[in-house]
Amino acid sequence: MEYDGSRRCYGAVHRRPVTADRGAIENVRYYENIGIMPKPPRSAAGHWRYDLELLKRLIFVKRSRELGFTLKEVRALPALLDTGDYTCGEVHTLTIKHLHDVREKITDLLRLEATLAEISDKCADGTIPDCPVIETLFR
Amino acid sequence: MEYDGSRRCYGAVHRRPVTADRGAIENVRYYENIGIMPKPPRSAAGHWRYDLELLKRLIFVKRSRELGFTLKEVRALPALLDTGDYTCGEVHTLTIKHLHDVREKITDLLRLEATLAEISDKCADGTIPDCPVIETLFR
DNA sequence: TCTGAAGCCTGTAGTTGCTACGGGTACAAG
DNA sequence: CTTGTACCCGTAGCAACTACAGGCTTCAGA
Repeated sequence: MEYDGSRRCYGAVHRRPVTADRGAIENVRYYENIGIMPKPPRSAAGHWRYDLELLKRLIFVKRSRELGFTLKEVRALPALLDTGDYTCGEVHTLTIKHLHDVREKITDLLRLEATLAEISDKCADGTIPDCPVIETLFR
Repeated sequence: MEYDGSRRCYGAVHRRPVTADRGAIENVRYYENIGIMPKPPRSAAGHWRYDLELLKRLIFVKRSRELGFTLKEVRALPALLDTGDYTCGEVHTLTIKHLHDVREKITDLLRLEATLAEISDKCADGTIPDCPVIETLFR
């Protein structure tokens, strides 16, 4: 596979050998820049040093995003906690509201699914001259 | 209510009396700018003159967007038609792929819904000191 | 110990699909 | 003819990332 003594084969093809999870790193840096994550202490050379505390916080952010909370909400959640004497009422309200949104989105998508399934069934074999999909889109 | 002879009262408050569907207009202009819609002929003063042809095309775009096709796909659909001897096979393929995406999204959201419902149930009355929602987000 | 590839840092620009704003012109009803 | 509304244009902003350029650091293998 080698065609260049001075470089590895794949080195010549992908000039920037992409780091395994470069995207993930850039994502975390983004969180730091917008203040979602605090900037961690740094090594002498400027490399971030994450400790357990920060890691937990990152998991919190990631998990919240997975559950569909916006970054704005993610920002608000710890703030609610920091008030001290909270009873999780606000958190609950937020969650309920969010659940409601999710359910609405599901309803929309189910309707969408039905429509798509219907129109794609109409030309299942792809041999009909007038395309039912396109027909539908004009209505 | 008048405090300025030269202006109507509400004119001073809402300086720009918002046009009913300005957003819609701006949306169409956006489509024109990015080439999704062709720029229609104009009146002497520069106002757009939409004819039936353009209107049909706009409906097509809007409907496609409603069905969740990306603008890139919307751009591709008429191109497939313009090849002339199509059998709607490509359109069908695109639709199927899209249907698949929609179904995946529904699955995700249903899972999400279950999780949200579960954690919000845990603190339904909002009086528990340790917030189950927050607990969950840390895991 | 040296070397070089892999990995990380910073800052900026691009992505998608709009939406909002400012500043200006056109037009139609009264 | 005035005045309120509609529409024009260009640009900037939104969410939430993602990609890239250019340069420095690290560390495993020779």
